[in-house]
Amino acid sequence: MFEIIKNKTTCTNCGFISQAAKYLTKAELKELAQGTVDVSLKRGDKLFVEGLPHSHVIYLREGFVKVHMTGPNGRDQILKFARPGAYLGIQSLMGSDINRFSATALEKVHLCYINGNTFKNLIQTNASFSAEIMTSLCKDELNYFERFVSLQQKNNSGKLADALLYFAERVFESDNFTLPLTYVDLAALSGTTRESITRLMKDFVNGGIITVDHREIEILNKAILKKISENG
Amino acid sequence: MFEIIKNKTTCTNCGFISQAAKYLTKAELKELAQGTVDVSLKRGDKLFVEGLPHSHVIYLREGFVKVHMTGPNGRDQILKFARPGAYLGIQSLMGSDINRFSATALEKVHLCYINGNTFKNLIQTNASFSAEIMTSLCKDELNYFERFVSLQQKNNSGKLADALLYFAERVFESDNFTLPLTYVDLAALSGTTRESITRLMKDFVNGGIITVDHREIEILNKAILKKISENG
DNA sequence: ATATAAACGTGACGCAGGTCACACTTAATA
DNA sequence: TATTAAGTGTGACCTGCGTCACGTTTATAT
Repeated sequence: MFEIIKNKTTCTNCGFISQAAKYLTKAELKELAQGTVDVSLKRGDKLFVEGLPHSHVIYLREGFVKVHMTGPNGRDQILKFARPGAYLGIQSLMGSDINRFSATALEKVHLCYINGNTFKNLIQTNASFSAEIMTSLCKDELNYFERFVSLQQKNNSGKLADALLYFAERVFESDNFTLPLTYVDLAALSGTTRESITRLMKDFVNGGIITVDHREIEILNKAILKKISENG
Repeated sequence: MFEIIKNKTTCTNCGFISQAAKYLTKAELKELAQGTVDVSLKRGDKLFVEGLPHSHVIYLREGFVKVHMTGPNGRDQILKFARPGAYLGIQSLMGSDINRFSATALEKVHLCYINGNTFKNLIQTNASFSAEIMTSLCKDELNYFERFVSLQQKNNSGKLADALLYFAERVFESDNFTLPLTYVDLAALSGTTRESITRLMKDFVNGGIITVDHREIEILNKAILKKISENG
């Protein structure tokens, strides 16, 4: 069932305030709090859906989220993942009248739904806040460029190696982690198919590069994985 | 030879001022003019190069520019095109210490090189200017997402059809135009190879969909081209 | 506890498209 | 107008990987 938990918020005393919001005045923080609702969702719940009109920007306080959209052939493609401290949906808010992509929780998440108009107001009045948001948008986009080109040019082994290295180095900072994704997700991330992921994972296991137990992954030979990522 | 033509600029009386710059005060426009150099380049010249430290944001006044980067396998990939009114290099300026992509003129271009610090200053002081820039960044990124997913999922015919339709509908607004790209460029845009482009173009010609004379393209059957784009 | 739906494993098949090699044509430069 | 470089056309080859089909296992819900 659908279970939305609303928490009380006051932004002014937020324990996990964003870099950008640090530039807001007390008055602006109050304004922010007025337009903000604090919510918790569980794995599989959608934060917002592609194609629908948008109303909020989401500040991710806790949890792991996939940002994705449906391609022309109907297959889903993961654009990126979001982690605590990220804002979600800014591009749609500023650049479109509807959501141009979806966001889905991959585990229990704790979110602040910020009213779109409130957010836009702050952008248009506080230049420091705005600049900080812009900086994070730009960094984000630079990552996209890399990913875009990599997915264009690498073969499936390289793409999968990239995905595994991403989780090990960027997300969990450990060679031993629990994949928060299904193989279908992994395929949607890497621009390939579930079947290819299955086969390649088996290859990696047989090659002594990783071990897999359900979703538990351990990277045994990171050097080889990096080599596969590079020339794949 | 290298022939850079510096023109005199004063921003305050610019005949092609950007939407964002309209929000600048007279004083800010003067500051902008101080940090800006007006330059003309010819086809093939690079506006800035991936990997080098950046110093400027470029405002494109006239001409057509490709924005591109080198992939992991050394092949070039076109990220997007820029047309008059666009700012180039903002992502690198705000999100990195070096240029993370290159920009190259595809025809004679007229540019304003804006000092990076000047630009950053304006971003950090004038919220309306900042918001307007952010809006264009967001729109840009949304287009990017579409392209990203399309290139992932379409076959080569679909990708080529997309490219041709892009020029006909977005750039030249005519079914009859001169491609500003080589076939190598078309391949770098579509994420395929020169040879495949050659073969597919021939297919399109044989199918009565287009005619080609050197770089002169005429679209004879746009309906079919759109169908190819959709289910390709 | 049982039903239903996701998620995963695996083999067989086929072809889209990448690679290589070389000839030819057009454009650029001195 | 000669020389070089860049761009294009085309055939032969071959393999990576998508598709289909079906069986099995693991979650999820009632």
